[in-house]
Amino acid sequence: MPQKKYTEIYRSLKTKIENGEYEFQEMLPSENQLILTYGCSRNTIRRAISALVIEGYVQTMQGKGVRNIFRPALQTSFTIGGIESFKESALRNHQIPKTQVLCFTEITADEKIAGRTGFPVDSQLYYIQRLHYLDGKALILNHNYFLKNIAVNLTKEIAEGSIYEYLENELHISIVTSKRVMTVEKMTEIDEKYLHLGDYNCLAVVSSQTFNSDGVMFEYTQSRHRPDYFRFQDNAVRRKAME
Amino acid sequence: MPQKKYTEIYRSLKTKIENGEYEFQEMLPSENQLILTYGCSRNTIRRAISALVIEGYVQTMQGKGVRNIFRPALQTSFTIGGIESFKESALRNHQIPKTQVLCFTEITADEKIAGRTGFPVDSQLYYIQRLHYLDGKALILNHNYFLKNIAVNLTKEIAEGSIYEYLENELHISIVTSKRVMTVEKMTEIDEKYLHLGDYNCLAVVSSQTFNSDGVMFEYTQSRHRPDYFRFQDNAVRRKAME
DNA sequence: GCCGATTTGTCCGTATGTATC
DNA sequence: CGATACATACGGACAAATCGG
Repeated sequence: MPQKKYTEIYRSLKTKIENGEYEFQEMLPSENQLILTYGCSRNTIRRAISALVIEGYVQTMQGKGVRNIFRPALQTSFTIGGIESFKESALRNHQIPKTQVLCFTEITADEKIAGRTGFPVDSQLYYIQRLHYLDGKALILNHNYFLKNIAVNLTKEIAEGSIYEYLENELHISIVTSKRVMTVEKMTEIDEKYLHLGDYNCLAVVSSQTFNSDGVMFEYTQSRHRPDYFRFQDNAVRRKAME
Repeated sequence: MPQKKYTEIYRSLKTKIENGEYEFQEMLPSENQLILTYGCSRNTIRRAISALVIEGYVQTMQGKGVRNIFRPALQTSFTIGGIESFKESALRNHQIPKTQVLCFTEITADEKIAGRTGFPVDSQLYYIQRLHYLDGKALILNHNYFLKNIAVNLTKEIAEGSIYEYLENELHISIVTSKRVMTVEKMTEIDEKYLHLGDYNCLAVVSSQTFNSDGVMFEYTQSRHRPDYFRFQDNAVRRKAME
């Protein structure tokens, strides 16, 4: 199966930028030149470039051109706008991941849980507590809630590996959208027990709701991060046009 | 000057969704129907819809359609991927903003400052400390660094209002890209003095580098947020195609 | 299980507008 | 002013996924 054309071009330009084939602040070839280089239409080029804009690699300017603003030091740490499992992001950063399952139970959502997670009352759920290690350090404490009738036959053994791999490869569930909220919260007894917080008395919390391709929210997860290792990156673009 | 067509359609659909004209999980009209409704080409419709996808309002599925996944409770709080001044975001959330300038000086970047901010050594900078209030509560302590030769003639009076308004409307600097990093840090004496942190001993820190249309990084800002009022939202989309 | 209709996804070519040099 | 560059918009073609008969 052939790659999508705009993905190929996107990747080609991306690696060129990462390999320093364009200087910081240097202009990329114009759209018309890229059309000749890649043998495609202007729309396809523009689509590849706009993906690079979103990732903070380049900057476009009407009448001028497209400028490389990639800085290796900044870009390495974290993805934006993408969904990534713990295992995936660990491997990408060349770190050794380990996961310990603290608790694996089945519960029914009461009003309190429903209000916090967004599941309807009386939903049948798996509730899993997991501790994630990176290079031997306990960094993230995860509270996962999965809809039982979608994430069927989840087991403790699966949870010790990658739940996402199981959902995608075994159950063929495609994960489509995820809404995340980041906050800072005071530590609880459980946090203190498993994460070594040192002097800190609070931690970074990422709560997320995940939807499958049928539009059903099937996962709610709260990730509690050791603050000294938490780092989240984002590239913003000012859009006069949109607002 | 007329609005851009895809912006009009985007806004029209957005307000319809926010006003509940489509149920949660309901399908929007198909692209072909929207073409008739708005009298435009398919590309234009698709562009408006993809903006809604990015904001987590809808979900598209090949062969099926476009589904409304907007939840009022979640969406209200914060923007993603956009650049917004403190004043703008306060007004959007119907809150009364106030800004107090704690310190307004001119400095030259030594190695320490250069390393932290990303400016070259010996850059001539404005350094400004500002305290932002919302509804009378001190919530954010900002450390701003601006390149003097770009943000020319900045004054304490301007800093008490909106620096961004001055840059855009008076100096006609267009702000294009901004790279942000979120972390959690221990509080300092200054934080403790001006923000009422209660039991918390740390806060949410957003560091950002801002670029103008010439590709020059002219601003570095560190925003230190009171943790109990900090909330950052993000909508992620899993893209098999892109990676 | 197959076929056709519908719907979104990809790609192309062209024309016009607008900003920069 | 003209040439170049990106931005917007149109229309058409085909692919891929979904759904109903």
